[in-house]
Amino acid sequence: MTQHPDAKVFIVDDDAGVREALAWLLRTRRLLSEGYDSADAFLAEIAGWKAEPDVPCCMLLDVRMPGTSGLALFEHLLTLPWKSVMPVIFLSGHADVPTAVDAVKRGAFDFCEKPFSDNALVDRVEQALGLSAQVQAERRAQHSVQQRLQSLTERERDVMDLVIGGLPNKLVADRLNISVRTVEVHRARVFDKMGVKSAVELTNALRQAGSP
Amino acid sequence: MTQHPDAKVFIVDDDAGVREALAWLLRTRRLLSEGYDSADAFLAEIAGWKAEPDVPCCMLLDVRMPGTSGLALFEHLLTLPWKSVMPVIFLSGHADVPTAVDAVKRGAFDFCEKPFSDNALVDRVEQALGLSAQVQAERRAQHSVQQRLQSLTERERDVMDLVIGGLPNKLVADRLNISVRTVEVHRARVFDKMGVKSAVELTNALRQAGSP
DNA sequence: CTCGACCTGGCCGGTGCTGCCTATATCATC
DNA sequence: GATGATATAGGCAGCACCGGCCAGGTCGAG
Repeated sequence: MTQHPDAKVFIVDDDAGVREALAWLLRTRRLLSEGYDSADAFLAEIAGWKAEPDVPCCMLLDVRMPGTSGLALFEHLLTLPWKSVMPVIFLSGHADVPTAVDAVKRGAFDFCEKPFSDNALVDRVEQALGLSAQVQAERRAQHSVQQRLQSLTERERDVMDLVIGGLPNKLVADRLNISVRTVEVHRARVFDKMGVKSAVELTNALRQAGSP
Repeated sequence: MTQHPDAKVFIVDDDAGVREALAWLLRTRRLLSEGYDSADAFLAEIAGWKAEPDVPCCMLLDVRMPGTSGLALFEHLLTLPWKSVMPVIFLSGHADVPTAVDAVKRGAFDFCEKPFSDNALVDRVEQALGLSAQVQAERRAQHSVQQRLQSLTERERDVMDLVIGGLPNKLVADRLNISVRTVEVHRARVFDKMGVKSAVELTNALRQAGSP
């Protein structure tokens, strides 16, 4: 049984038999799936999405398909901001080494050759879903910090950038050619908006939100 | 011309002809190389090293060799603390997709099939050397911070841990059941030994040294 | 034109941090 | 037993920081 009850697996393959076999296989592990007969069909689907997926998900993607190839679809996914939320497992009947190596180097989660072991494949799917869940958790944590950051005014951000560099208010004031008192005002607003009480807490909050 | 004049490429291949051809190719780009006719020969070489490499380096590694295979050597390298200083480019005449995919997923820099384009290979070598140089720079930066950390006494570390958590001296004192004055003493020593002037600088120094 | 958002900055009292002095106690080492 | 490292802690002067109070300025939206 999976640890991700609401997870979803997207199957993109032009062969209906393959899609059904994979869907059946995933159902035996209580995994939801959705089939698409082409890369474009999947692209049409995500075009309708208003936000990035909020449940763990991954993709089983055939390399060779009529029309847009699996590799091309993968390339397109890489341009999306939530690319790492959707790990891609390539499926291929007769791939060459350079293609597979290139896909993995670009971040594909795995590259499986047909015929593959059912158990091994579903294990990989569940690992991919685990990674997806982890990435989503990180993105959610980053989201609140990101929103707080966007609520800062331009000047407040200027001050914050220098403060998290470790400069005392005096030097921040010199650097921005304003008075210490004004720096203190901005600094206090930044702490307030970011929900912290000290410069150290601020740097910690920014660090764990992926700014480095 | 490479940007890494002292870089070194380690060639591990049982075929003397291949080693010479690669060495010649690298010389045309002014790259130093060293050949080994087996994985064990290379292992014997690094067994004599007193420290990790201090110049950018990478490895061109044949997958199939008599005795210890290239893959096994790669596995062994992964156990070394400086593994990422030595990017590995696999060379293979007739590899299967799973082998190549697995190698890349485990962190191999590339996996090239023979016959390969000379230019493409040397380009990859130079990219690998660039990565190696970058990793070495990071490790050197971490090294000084690590040494400074080790110069701290136990108590100083206790105080530091709480200070970088953003606690004011008062609360640190409460947490450790000592007086504020003593916390201030330890705190000052920590700043001095770590070469910083404020808690923010300290957290920044620790962050960029890979402690997260 | 008024209103709100934003940037600016002076004053003042309170709190926190720093540096420099001093001192005691422990513990290991020579 | 002397020496040095370490942890403990008080006093004091000085600087840094905080927050509340005030007030002036610009600029765009209504």
